Amino acid sequence: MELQQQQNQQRSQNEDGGSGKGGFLCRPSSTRWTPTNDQIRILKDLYYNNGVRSPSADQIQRISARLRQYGKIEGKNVFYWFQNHKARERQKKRFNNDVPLQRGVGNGGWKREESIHTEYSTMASITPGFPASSSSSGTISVGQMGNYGFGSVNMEKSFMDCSISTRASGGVGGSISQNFGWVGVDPYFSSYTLFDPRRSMEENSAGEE
Amino acid sequence: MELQQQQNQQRSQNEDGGSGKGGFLCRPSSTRWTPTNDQIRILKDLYYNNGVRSPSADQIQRISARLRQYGKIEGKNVFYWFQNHKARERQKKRFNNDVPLQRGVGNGGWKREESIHTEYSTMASITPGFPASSSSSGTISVGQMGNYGFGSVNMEKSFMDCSISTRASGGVGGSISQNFGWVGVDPYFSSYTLFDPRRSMEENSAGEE
DNA sequence: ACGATATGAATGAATG
DNA sequence: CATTCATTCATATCGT
Repeated sequence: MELQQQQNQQRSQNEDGGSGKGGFLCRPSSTRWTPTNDQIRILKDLYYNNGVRSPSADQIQRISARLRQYGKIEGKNVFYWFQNHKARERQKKRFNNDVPLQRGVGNGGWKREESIHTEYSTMASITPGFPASSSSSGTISVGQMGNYGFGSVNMEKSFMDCSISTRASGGVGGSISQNFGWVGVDPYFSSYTLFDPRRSMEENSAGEE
Repeated sequence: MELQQQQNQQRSQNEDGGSGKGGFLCRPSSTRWTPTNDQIRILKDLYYNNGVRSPSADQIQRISARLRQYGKIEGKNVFYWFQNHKARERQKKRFNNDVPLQRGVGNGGWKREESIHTEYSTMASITPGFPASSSSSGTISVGQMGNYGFGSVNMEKSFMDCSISTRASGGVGGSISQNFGWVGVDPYFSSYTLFDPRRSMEENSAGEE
């Protein structure tokens, strides 16, 4: 049936080339990144063999740097690749398990591919040395978390009507001292905490019909 | 940049609601806010031209009120928009940043030519009529809270936004962004080219060769 | 050529 | 503020 990742054909990095369609500027060429086989192989290796699902910024940099050997690639490509791969995997899996169960459909028409745990074993050696599952990135500890003294925060919000908008962000660059001065006097500082959609959300839960 | 061709992705921002076809499950239609071009344009104006990065609750109210003229919108939408916009800008920069930069790399293969597609709208300044620098109505100065009893700060979310970072909208400070990767312009708006407050927007159109 | 599927890219929403 | 999830758009590719 449908081969999910059957694009085993050489696509030759599509370095612009003709791309007759959509010629706006000089050469918009291929608008989107087309991973080469090597790149895909390595990405999958990282994904399945190394358990990399959501690489961090620094990992993305390294990965893309390494993949650049096999073709043009940018950090965002790696980022999106992992995002998409994970998302689709889960999405598919969910469908597979959540189908309305309509008898007669038989298999429902869902192909059963996935699980590519087959090859990509030989290339495992190309992994230089960023395990992704080991220590690697350390916690940076952003810094000042000692709220000037009053640390323990434990009190349910009750009044958030204090609209003393000290606002400041106005003006170009005038925001440096935005919430700087009153942090000491205002217990509920933090600009948007006042807002915080997480609480004010009016979820429109229209019933199913 | 990667985008510049999908400016027409304006799928109706209506929320429908009817959902004529039933049978399956609740179909909340378009659950998420779909900004209109005007809304995005204004948001970007605030972001780039006015340096608004993290509007306070008060500002969010005004902004959303103003944007409501152009379509349905809620405060949280504005809130999220700014959060996302800022976050992605930084994130993308992080991905593409050649951190290591060891000599000898010889640039590896990163082409960095001109080809800035310098295309600016002729919309110099749209100057919304409310914010930013004018003091319009009497804004209460920060001030008397009388509450110095800091012992129970209600920061249930633990945001600790007291970042004394010297940067912010006006001064940046710290990292001199050297590359912009794919943080380029947007289909909706692109007038911050007027002046470069914090960066020299160069827009490296990822040119493949 | 066209429809279906696969997948890169983008972004709103949400969580930590 | 960083990270992640979910949706959706756009396009490349394959099947018929």
